[in-house]
Amino acid sequence: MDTLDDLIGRLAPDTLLRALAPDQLEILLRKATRRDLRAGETIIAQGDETGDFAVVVLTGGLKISMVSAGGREIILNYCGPGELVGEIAMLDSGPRTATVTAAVPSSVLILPSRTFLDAATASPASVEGVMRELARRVRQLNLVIESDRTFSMAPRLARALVRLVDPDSADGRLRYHPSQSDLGAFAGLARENVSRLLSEWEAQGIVARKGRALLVRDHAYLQTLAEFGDEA
Amino acid sequence: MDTLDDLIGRLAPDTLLRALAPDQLEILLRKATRRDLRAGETIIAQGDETGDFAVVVLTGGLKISMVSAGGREIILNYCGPGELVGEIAMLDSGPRTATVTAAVPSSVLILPSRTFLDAATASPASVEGVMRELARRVRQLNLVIESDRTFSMAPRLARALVRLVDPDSADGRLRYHPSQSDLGAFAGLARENVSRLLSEWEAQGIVARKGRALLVRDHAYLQTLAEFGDEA
DNA sequence: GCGCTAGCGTGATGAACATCACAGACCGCG
DNA sequence: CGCGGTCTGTGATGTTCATCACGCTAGCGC
Repeated sequence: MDTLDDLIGRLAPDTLLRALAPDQLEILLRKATRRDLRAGETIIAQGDETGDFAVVVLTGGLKISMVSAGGREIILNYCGPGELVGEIAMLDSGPRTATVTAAVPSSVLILPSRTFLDAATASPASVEGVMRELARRVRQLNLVIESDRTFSMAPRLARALVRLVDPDSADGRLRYHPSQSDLGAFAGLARENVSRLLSEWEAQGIVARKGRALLVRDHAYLQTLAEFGDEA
Repeated sequence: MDTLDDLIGRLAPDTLLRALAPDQLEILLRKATRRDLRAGETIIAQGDETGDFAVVVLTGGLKISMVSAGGREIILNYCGPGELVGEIAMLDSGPRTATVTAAVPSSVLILPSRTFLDAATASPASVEGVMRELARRVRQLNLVIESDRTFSMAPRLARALVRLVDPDSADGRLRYHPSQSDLGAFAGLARENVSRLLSEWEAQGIVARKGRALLVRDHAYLQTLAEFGDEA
């Protein structure tokens, strides 16, 4: 079980779990049950009524997506080791609004909602931590809405790429290898335009290609594009 | 102080305050200080670093807006009596990301963050209530993002109107009387197109005009448009 | 009354982007 | 090796919407 201690050591920075006191976190994680997923396997399906658990990624990566009214797939996020997924339905016990599938072979922990709530309410520090973290999420989403409204294609794709770079990799490798269609569904634009933009950026040395894989060369450029749009 | 009891009686349904136990709520509200605002007066400014209080609307209405990277105004929400505003920065003690001004002459209560947190952490029921309410907010925002991405003008304007109708009014009056420019900033489209759409809808009997004021005649139509888009 | 301003209606133009169509390129698998 | 699938590049076309440009109206102060 030393993967568990590993996990606690490098929990993702922006996750709800970080808000819990360390001792409670450890108890919580030891109570959870482990599960392995094949690539493409679904663990949460949009529309499920019984959303009484959340999922912690141990290894691999999950894709969170939903199908829009028009029938198009929208990818909301990719989650890697140390991140918590499905906590919204767990907290408000509503139906699942998105589907979660394994992007690559993965192993996860299943956290029943009661277990999580017990840990979260155990001390005032944990309570305030969880509330703070939830508030941060709301803040983040507000920014996304604002940028979605006003940004054009390029900044949106830039934001998608920035969210996908592997922070541990020096040469700007991505954490996953999405197809251009996936990138489009993630950034909210058509597959053809992903292709056109990437070619352009490759010519300018902003991204590079190594076989299938995409490398982000000029992270700073993409970052400012993602943050301020192309009018800045 | 009977306005206070009034307020407690008809708190807005989707507000964080609802999550608190009634006795704590009353204590909390009695500790808050009251303030009156003239129309157009600003109570919270985007960029303020000391976001250590939230605001409860007693009478009137507040407009929550921000300025986008391109310099355009974006109206995020209108809040009426019984609603809580500014709770995000209060909870995560980050900077203010939006500006709050009085849309009409209003009176509000100022809730210091410490006061709110004490009430929220007082009992496990309150804690779970607040978490549930925050989670609901996140869920709501995810839906907004999804629809913003895929919806065209008409559904977006429909959603704006649905959010503005006065639930207490039988004839579909709005809670405020926004100009077409404001409606555009709220729904994310150009003023001219607001004009065109409203004319079209008026011809179809979906909305009506009484002087300046707008009346929503076919609420159900707008509702389904807002929810499923124009492909349904 | 007269001007003055904020808000409205509506056509013409253009930019941004989705969609369509098709031609390679790559890759596993028999 | 060849063959079918999925992924990719790139032009042509069309839609959707913002933008520009203007004239109109309705208050409102004087």
